[in-house]
Amino acid sequence: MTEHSLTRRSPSPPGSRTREQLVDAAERVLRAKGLARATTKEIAREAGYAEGTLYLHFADKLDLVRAVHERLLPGFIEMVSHLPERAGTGTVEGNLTDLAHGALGLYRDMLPLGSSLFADPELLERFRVMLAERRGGPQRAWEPVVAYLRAEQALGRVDPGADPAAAALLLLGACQQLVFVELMSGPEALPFHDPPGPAPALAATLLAGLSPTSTKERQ
Amino acid sequence: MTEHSLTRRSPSPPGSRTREQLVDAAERVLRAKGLARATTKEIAREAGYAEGTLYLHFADKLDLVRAVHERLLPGFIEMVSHLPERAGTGTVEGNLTDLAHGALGLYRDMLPLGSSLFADPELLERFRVMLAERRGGPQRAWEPVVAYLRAEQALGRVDPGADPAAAALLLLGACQQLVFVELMSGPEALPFHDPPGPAPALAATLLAGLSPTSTKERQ
Amino acid sequence: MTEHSLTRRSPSPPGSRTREQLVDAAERVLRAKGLARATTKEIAREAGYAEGTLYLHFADKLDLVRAVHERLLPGFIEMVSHLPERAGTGTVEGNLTDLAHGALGLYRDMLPLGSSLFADPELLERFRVMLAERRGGPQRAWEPVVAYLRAEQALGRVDPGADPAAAALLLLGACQQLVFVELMSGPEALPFHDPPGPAPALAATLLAGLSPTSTKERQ
Amino acid sequence: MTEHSLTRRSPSPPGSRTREQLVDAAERVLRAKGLARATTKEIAREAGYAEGTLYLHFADKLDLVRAVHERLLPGFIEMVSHLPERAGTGTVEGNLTDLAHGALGLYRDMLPLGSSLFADPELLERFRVMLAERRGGPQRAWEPVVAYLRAEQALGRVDPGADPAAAALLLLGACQQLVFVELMSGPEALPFHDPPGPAPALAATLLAGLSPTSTKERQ
DNA sequence: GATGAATGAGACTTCATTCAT
DNA sequence: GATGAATGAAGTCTCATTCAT
Repeated sequence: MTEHSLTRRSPSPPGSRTREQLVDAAERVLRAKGLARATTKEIAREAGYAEGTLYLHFADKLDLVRAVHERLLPGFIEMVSHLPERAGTGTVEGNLTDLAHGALGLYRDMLPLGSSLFADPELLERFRVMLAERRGGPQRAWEPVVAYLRAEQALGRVDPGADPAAAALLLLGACQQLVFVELMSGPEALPFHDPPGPAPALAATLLAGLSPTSTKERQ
Repeated sequence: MTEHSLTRRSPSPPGSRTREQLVDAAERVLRAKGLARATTKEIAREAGYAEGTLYLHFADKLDLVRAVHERLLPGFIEMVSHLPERAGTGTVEGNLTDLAHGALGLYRDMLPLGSSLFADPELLERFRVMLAERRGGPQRAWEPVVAYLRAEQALGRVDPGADPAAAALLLLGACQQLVFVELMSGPEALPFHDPPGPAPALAATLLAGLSPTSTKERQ
Repeated sequence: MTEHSLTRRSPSPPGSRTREQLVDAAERVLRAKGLARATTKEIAREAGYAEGTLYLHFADKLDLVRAVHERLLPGFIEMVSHLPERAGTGTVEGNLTDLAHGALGLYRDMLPLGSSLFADPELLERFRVMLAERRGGPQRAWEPVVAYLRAEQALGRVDPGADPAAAALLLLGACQQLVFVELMSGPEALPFHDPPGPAPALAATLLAGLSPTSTKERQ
Repeated sequence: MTEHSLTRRSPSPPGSRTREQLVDAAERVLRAKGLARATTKEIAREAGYAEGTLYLHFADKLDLVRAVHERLLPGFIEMVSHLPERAGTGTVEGNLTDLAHGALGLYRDMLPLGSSLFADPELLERFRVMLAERRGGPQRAWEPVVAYLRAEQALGRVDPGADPAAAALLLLGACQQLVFVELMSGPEALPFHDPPGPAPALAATLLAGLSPTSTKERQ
């Protein structure tokens, strides 16, 4: 006759085997059908479990969807986590090109899922709560980039007067928007779909800036 | 050129008064409740019509939602349409700051609606078809920016070796991502929320670039 | 975008034709299957409507069940409403016998439905709210009986020292309990199932009392 | 007499410790949540056992519920069992007042549970079968009352012409109905909620009867 | 054009019951 | 005896869509 806690919790600890299979299946179905057309019945079938099993491990459907999004966060941060160590190695342009390349791949993978959050305010709210509890959000991806740029500034390979946060935002934002438009309009509608792709151009442009200078070298 | 395409068409010409009221109402409900929770019943009530009226003007619910998204496109392009005329006036930095400022406002307004497209593949597909017919998509926003930068190159206020497309993508992408993260994590989680906002820093950083140069002037 | 009232209301006014058919059907199904086994699907089928129609006229299943119970109240009160007019006519014993007879019939009809209320606290609570709004409950059935006895007291046909409320409760309560046990154990387990039924014995016993008296006449 | 009936039997003998704990828990949950909202999961949790354990001791959920109702019967009969011994002691009115008092308490305790039987015809049927096997039903409560009244008749303290069965039904029925209405409408809606409560008025009225008599003494 | 009651497929969720451990 | 994850049938309710008025 005792009452439960007020905050709804997933009834299953994160490590459960079945739970992971359900999240896997949910992610596959969400990618294939979209949030609006992903049903609990299909997710359960995809996972090889009965529909009721879903509710042994998640409070409701949104809780499962949230768990899918929760799993995406580490990948986001991991991509850039090793960037600071590369300060001083290779060339700055090469490093930023690699970064842009990685970001493009990541956004292609995550943007369709991530954007669906905006279709349901309650889902978005639950996601926000989870972010707040984990102190980790998309903005966390910027930090290693900023750290890298600061290190290069200390090494003299990046202008000490530059704003690393703005630079990180410019480069990663360009990648995200490119993918966003690519997903909306089809890849053929975009510039930079020639072999090297957009990454080198973005890195080069960010490095050189737009101001006219007699002394700066262009390739 | 009489079009008789196979794709289902709205049963009502775009100019109808009732139709516009329905699209208005749909936009309000979509913003308030999100795609997943916007019902035809509520849209009709918000518009002051009966539920059945909706189907006199639109083939189905997705057709109405698509009409909402269709109406967003002009605003997207309008913001940047006058930018090329400003070439040679004011300062390049001021013009790009203004652009970033406008882009931030626009993305704040449109990203929640636009992102919902990814929640439903069929809606996204219909949107793509509409884009293809109108030859206008989000990427069209870049063109005036590119035109402006080319004009400034011709005037000598932007480096002739710079890549205008990459520059446009960097600036607009930064704005979009900033808003994206703002919506996801709350504005307090972001850098640049001090009075001038992010626009000046983005413009300045894009102009100056990151390469260390003895001759370049910093503010 | 306006919010609704906090108290859930039936979405349909009480006079609707469809609504009445649904309440009729619900009562039939509740009587046949019991509250625990009455499904919305069967009620809708019994009424000749689709399942969804039910929710055009009632907030939810309990709202419909409550409407069934609501309709039972008038019958309860009507049975005894003409009793006071009979004061001074016939014999007191005859009038009380008729009352007991009517009460037995009414309880046989209503007790199975009425008792189900106790199976679901939320249904009971909604029923209580409805009673409070209508200022009429089962106890209202006593009032005409009390009024009748008072009138007979004024006429000298009932002892002026008797307690009319207690007498009403004794007679009606005996009828209710008789039906209650009859429903639980089967009618054969009861006394008084010989031709005249229990009504005469109850009326006579109530009138005569239990105290031994030399002067009182017994039949 | 080894019974091997066709009716499904509980797989556990009545004396088991675990079994008693489960019935205890079931009774608590049934009282708190009502038959419609009492789940096997909650009953098991309340008892401190796993859900599956329940099926080691009971054929199914209804069997457990029936066991709860079965346990209520002794209390019913016990209350009145010592009444016949009181014949000739105290006053008849005092004895009947005590009886009414006890009945009120008992009905308050049992009516919510007992009434739920009507919500499920199958449960009611199983209960009836159990009653038939035990030859004990609610009507068994009348027998000691009748025996008591007969004894008082033999002692000359109750009119030899009175109908003991009808009298028992009147008194116990009044108590049951009072509680029934009390549970439905709230206690404040009732008469007799002044300090002595309804018991004395019921006993006095039953004793004195309603007929006007010059010789009978009233208090 | 407008209405809104009716539809009915299908969504999410619950829960009594089973069974391998 | 006890467990509790898994089951899956069945429940309630929603909502895009239709159509007679």
